[in-house]
Amino acid sequence: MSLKHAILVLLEKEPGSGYDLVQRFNQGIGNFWNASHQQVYQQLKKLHADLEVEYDLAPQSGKPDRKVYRITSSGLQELKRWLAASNEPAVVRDALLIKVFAADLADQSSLRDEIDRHRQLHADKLAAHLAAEEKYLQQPAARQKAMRMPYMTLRLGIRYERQWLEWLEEVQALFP
Amino acid sequence: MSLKHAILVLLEKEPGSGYDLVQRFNQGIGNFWNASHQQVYQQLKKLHADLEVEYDLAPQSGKPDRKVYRITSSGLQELKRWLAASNEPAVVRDALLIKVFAADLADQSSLRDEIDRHRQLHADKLAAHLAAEEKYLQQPAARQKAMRMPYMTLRLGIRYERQWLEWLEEVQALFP
DNA sequence: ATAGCCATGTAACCAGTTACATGATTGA
DNA sequence: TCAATCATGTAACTGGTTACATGGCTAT
Repeated sequence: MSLKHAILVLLEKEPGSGYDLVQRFNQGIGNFWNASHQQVYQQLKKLHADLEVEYDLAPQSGKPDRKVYRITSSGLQELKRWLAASNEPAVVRDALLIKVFAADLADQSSLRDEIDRHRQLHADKLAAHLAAEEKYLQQPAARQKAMRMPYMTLRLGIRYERQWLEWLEEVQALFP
Repeated sequence: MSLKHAILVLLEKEPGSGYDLVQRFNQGIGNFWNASHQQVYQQLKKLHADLEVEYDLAPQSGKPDRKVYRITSSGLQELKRWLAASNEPAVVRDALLIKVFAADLADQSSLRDEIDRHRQLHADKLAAHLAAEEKYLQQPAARQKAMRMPYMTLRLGIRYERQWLEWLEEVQALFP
């Protein structure tokens, strides 16, 4: 039930089309919440029906018209209500953990490969996060201060990837 | 699509009823995959229809009969196939991150409380994991060796909770 | 008394994924 | 010529949550 609120947050920061939102989900905010274009368009439709967003049509030639959405006052009210409510932490559900748990049943070399593939994926993501951090840290102090809380979500992403990476290395070292 | 495989793994280790499986999901394996009783019963029904599990009725007095499920050879085959396939890492989707990202819009004191509440939840879970680790480490070497890979999933749980805890403390320290 | 455990399930709903669909423009 | 980017959407399905339903036994 939070994709809705993630979209409202993004639109509050800056109006945009469904397409724009998908781009933004694939950047900064995407490391802790992401969504496919199908899901975004469906949510926007619902949000519009609930009067929590509205849009202007921006006609284009040769392409479908852009619908540039912005948050309404009732959308902002709903967002603030949600921000003040409480949510339970997400539960971890990663298929690789089932495989490691049942390592004795698995074909050893495919599991080894799968672990290594994940190690690589997490290493790549960590590198990308560190590059983004570098970029943030090179901005002037005032700008840094303004973006401090969004930066903190990147910090979590860095910790998260690092922890997976270290763990996967630990597993590789012990793997039979 | 992995609850099915988590159940097959558990049944391969030891046959049991839906109720038993729910208990097991709330223990060891539950820190990286969990499921409500409703979901477990529904999955068992499907697995039974697909001939991947079978059961014996254990009649009881005053209670509904227990259906004691075990994995079939075709279930084991399917499990092995899945273990050899590859899966993408899970994406992080935690509502608290949206709230921190949009901290400027939120009511400051409720957000502060929510962050503190999460800190407490993660601290509790970490403590529980560390106690489970202690218990594991007190077992004889042979038993430890046999349970090494399941133990590794606990190690991830420990890392995971510790990382959240440290991050939440970092956020608290910086919070306006 | 009343809460908690044992033991099963169904139904409705919401969230997220996969597949399908269209079509112009731009750069390699 | 082929892939990528821009730009929108619908439909079907799967996975997960919430609500509803039953009922005996045991310990405080």
